[in-house]
Amino acid sequence: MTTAPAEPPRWRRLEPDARREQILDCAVRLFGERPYAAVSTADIARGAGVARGLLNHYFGTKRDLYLEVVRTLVMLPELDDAIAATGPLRARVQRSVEWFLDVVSVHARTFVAVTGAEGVGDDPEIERILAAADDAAARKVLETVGLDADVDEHRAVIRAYGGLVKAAVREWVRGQTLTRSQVQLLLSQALITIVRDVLPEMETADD
Amino acid sequence: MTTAPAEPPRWRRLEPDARREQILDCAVRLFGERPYAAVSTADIARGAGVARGLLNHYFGTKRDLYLEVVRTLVMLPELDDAIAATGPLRARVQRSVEWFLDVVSVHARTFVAVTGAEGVGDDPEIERILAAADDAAARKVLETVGLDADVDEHRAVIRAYGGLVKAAVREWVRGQTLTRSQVQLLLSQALITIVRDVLPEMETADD
DNA sequence: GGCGCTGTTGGCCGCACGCCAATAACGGTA
DNA sequence: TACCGTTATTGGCGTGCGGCCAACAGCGCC
Repeated sequence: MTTAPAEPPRWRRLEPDARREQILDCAVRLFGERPYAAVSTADIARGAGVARGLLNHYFGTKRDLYLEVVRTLVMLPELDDAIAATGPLRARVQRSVEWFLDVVSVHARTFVAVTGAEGVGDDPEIERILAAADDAAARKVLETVGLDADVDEHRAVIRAYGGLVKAAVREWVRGQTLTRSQVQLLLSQALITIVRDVLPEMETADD
Repeated sequence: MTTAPAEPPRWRRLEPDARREQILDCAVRLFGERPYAAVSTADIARGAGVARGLLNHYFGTKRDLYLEVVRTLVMLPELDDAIAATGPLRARVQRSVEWFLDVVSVHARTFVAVTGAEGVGDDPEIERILAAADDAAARKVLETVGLDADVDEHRAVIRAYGGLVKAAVREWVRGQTLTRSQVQLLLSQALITIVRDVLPEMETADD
């Protein structure tokens, strides 16, 4: 008997990890360009070329997938050791700010999207993720300027400084209202002031 | 003929403005305590004691109502004239920071909710509203410290400073990781540095 | 070449939202 | 006081999205 013309399989079977990452990549792209509500799970599934139900299988709910995306996006590369704490304060600060702006300028759009405020309604889960990322960044900054990263109040101040960093980068990347070197100036001066004039006074300012 | 026992009306008819505000109040409350997606129009309608369809009648879509809420929340009371630009820089700065923290501490939770980052996905509409509010705040700050509020780059720097302010307030209100006086110290020092060391150098740092 | 494991599909179900015609509260008028 | 027009308000319908699950099929193994 003649064998029927071999039809190629309608879809390929992938390793769970591979499929998972494929979906995640597509989700990162879409959530990066549109707000949460404007991205449907159908969009993501279509973009990844899979059935909608598969998203639930791998990530649970749409929100869970979203959280995974945020986790992925807030990762910053390791601080280069060349920036290590050597030389006078001003030089160290300027080098690390410069390094940071280099890093950011690569993922500029994505970075701005992640740190952007969507508005009212603080989601505790998202909050936690961003807070963790901010805290990690704060530790790096404190190490760079040669301070103990285990003092809670110091990290809190530097996390607040992170708010300045994000807002300044937004002005630079988004609106072109500040140039890179103006941002550099602002962030350096602010950090120097914090290290020299604010952190030493922390215990004095009641507790 | 005997009149039937007068039944009280099943609902009262209100002036459009009154009804509108009533719904808006309820929406502000709910959006303040839960993220956007976790608040259904049914919740808001039930909270306000009206039919769900009335929300659409007054505000259009759920998103439109949400935008109205954001607009409402980002309004800051007028800067008290008593803070006007008198006395040395340090004193003016400290007074205005103090005034600001007083104002914020009243609506603390709401303020934090509004300025909170929901995460990925920048909504251009929301972005615009928050940007406008930030810019207005920047103008007030510049006036308080006695500078021209019409210099674009200066306002951009102060808007970035606003990022520091919000983050610092979050540390104070949310996590109790900083005390009010520590926040006061941080914000005052930072603003003084900006006014003294950053703004004058803005044109120098290329353009 | 059959057989089982499991990655993948497709469709069902419930829910939330936008829309619209019908309804009823309230002020004015005779 | 009884009626009437205006319009604020309701209630239900249609649509689209997201979670779930049972059946299906790609792929490795005996």
